[in-house]
Amino acid sequence: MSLLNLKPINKDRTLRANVVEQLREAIISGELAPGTKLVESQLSALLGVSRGPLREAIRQLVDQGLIESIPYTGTYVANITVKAIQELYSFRTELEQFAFKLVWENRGEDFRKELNSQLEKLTAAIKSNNKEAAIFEELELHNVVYKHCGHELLQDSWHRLRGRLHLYFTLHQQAHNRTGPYIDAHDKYVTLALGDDLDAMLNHVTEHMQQGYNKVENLVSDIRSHLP
Amino acid sequence: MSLLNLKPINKDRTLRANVVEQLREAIISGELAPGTKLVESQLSALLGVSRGPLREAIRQLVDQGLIESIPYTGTYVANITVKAIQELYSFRTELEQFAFKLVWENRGEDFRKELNSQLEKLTAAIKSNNKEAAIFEELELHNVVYKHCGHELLQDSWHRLRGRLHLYFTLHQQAHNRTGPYIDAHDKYVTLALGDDLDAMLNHVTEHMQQGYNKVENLVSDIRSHLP
DNA sequence: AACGGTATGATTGTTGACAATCATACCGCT
DNA sequence: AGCGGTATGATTGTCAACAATCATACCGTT
Repeated sequence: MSLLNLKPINKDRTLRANVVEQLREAIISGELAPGTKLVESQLSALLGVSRGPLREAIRQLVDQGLIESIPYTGTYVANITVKAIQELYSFRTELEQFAFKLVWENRGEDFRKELNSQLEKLTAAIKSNNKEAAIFEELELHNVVYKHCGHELLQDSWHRLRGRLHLYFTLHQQAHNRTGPYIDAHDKYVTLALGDDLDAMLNHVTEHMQQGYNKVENLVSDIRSHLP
Repeated sequence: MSLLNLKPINKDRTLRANVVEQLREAIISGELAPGTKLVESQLSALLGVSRGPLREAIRQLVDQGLIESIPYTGTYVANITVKAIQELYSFRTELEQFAFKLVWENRGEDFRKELNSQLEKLTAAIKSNNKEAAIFEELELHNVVYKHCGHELLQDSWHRLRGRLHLYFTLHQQAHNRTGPYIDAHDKYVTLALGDDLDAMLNHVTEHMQQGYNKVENLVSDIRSHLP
């Protein structure tokens, strides 16, 4: 049995899990704009689900920072603020540096393969001008690093950020309708990630994040001007 | 109105919030041992609450890592593993170093006061041999740092770890029935935190965490031998 | 005895109805 | 007009009953 490469089956086929997935998708794709009020009765009808599982799903998304809830008043798609963006990027910098420190001595052939393969997918998506895919593949590229750390807590933490990050990317893309100069940046990222200089990589992470931050920095005002 | 020092009122007086609080308290105090199966009908009867809010509370505690849930099968108080402890401590090291980097240039008089006052409380609790209080005050001491960062994401992340950390401390204390040499360690911690050498502080955090880790390292086997 | 299949009981998942709470609009007063 | 108070409608919070799923024990077969 050398082909014992089976993924753990997802037994979580509860309604709640499906609702989480659907809502998450709707939010990070921009379909549900930030600040939108989520009325339980409407949503439950829309999803063909009772309010019970819906509420449980909402609780989960609140913990992921995608939804804000005020008791007896309402639940809203998380609003975007400058501070939230700053925090996300500074925090993410620390997380990713930690990830590289962890993975550095354990980078094997599979790590290298996955990273390169993911870079190709990202490049292809950008070249074909498929913006949604480009966003997804960029996040997947970074995800490779976290996945190979073998650090569940770190991975969970990253997954928590990922949703909001995805949302910011989407909103930025919708506001400017251009993908930006991603390719070169990620070429260097991967090269360094497969190289021998950890410090150089860590510095590049800081720099890489700073670039990303600069891109979405004006998101708040951009959005206000685009969707008045 | 110079005495405008009012805390934001907690409008979250829903049953769900109360249940979260109660369950969290019961778990981190060791009242509900790790691995305990939580049967919804029993719990809801015990708490005098219906299963609806209880289930929502469980969802929240699952996200905090204090409860594990397997669909259609059962929910259990999170089990303790060596890997989980390692991850918690390594992750916490990064978090706290990040916190000090953030707070360093913004340490004001209030920061210093709170830190000292909290150290006194911790010392008092240890000297009076009040073990539960000592654990709480130690966590509160570290909490001061996170609180003054003004970084919500970091604070949320810390709060997520705090519950599990509290649990580990409690179990360690119950297994060995001694508080350990906390005082000196935290004296130095506070001294450095109020000093001028950030690098020294960061190094001490690593060291401090390592000490903490060493203490709870054998928790898994300890527990197995104490509660067979 | 070991294995495969099946019935049973318990537990979780889900639902629709009911109660508590809040935001809005309206009215009267100053 | 501006302010305070009150009724109303909508929405969230909560509950108790029903359905789906799973773990266990039992039984027959090989």
